[in-house]
Amino acid sequence: MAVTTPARERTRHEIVRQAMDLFQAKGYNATSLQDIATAAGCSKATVLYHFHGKPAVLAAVLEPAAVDLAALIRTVDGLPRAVAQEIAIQQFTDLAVKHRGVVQVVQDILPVIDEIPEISGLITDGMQLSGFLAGSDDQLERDLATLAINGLLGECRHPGERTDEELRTLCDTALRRLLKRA
Amino acid sequence: MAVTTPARERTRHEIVRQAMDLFQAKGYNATSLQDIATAAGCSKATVLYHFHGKPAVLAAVLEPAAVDLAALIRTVDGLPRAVAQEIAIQQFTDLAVKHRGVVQVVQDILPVIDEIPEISGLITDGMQLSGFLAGSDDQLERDLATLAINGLLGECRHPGERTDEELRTLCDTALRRLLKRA
DNA sequence: GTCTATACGAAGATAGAC
DNA sequence: GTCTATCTTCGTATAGAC
Repeated sequence: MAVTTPARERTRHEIVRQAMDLFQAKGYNATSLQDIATAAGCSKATVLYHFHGKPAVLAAVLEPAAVDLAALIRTVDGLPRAVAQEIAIQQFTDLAVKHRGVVQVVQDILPVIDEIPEISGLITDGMQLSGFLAGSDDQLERDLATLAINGLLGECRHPGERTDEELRTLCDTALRRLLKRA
Repeated sequence: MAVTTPARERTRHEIVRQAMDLFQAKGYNATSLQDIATAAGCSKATVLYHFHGKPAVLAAVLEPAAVDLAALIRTVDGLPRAVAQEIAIQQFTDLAVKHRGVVQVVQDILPVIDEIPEISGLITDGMQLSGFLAGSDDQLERDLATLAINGLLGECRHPGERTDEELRTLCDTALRRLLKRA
């Protein structure tokens, strides 16, 4: 039952892969469907056949990260606050490293994020994550958590200039210094 | 000698003012010259008369902040490292609050920042600022300083939802927690 | 399922009248 | 200095052939 048409999935996957590279390199706004089609070795029309518009391509690019983020939220939801904060820090660091290529794409779309309903779930989860990372209802702590996430979105870039382990150290250090005062 | 043609300066100033509002609201990429012209009450051609291209409009919008940043760099350059760090933290906080509306615009153009030569000076100064804020040559500290700047770029938004004093507290707290471990 | 061809609109930018 | 009109290019999307 897991047998899907190989050709279809192959083309679709290649489009997503190339789109991710282009979104990282030039940003979402500056990347055209033609750019994606050329990189994927197919026509613009083929891209539009698989995805109904550029926002749908973006949603597909972000999907793996969105799935992991949603799982993170489900894991920590309901736990005692201090425990939730610690686990959120650890798992978000994992997520940032695992999806480092995807994460920075989000930064480019922040100003127009509300106009892309395809990814509204990701936004909702992101705001919830801020709450768990903050570890309290204090507004300053919540703002610092959001700041940490924003900062990390930018720092996940430059894939060739930083190893995964270095990125992990950076994420972990930043979150703990900003939020746990340890 | 300070008497310039009133009409010319008035139109030019209005274009910059409206462009800043639009860049903040929708982001640089999503704002067209037509949007700016309509908001400023003139035609697209008039905008192009005053500024040779959209990047030039952006440079004009960022200019006051760029001037203050350059002054900051000149102030701390040559000072002992610990002193430079402390002054950089204080003055950058001042700058972020004073230019809060402008600062967040930068975040939208990060993916394409290298393609806008009109603002190369701003970028150079920003990287220098990271060095002064870090307070050491350690790569992790430098990365944390960059992360702090990136995070603050995003947090300066939502003008109506945070007072200047709250933003000041946020900036100061974030920088000190991330960088000074106090 | 994928392609070519094409329509449509919007963007940045220019020319020339006033 | 500012306008209208126009040019060119580009991005999105559709229609219809294969």
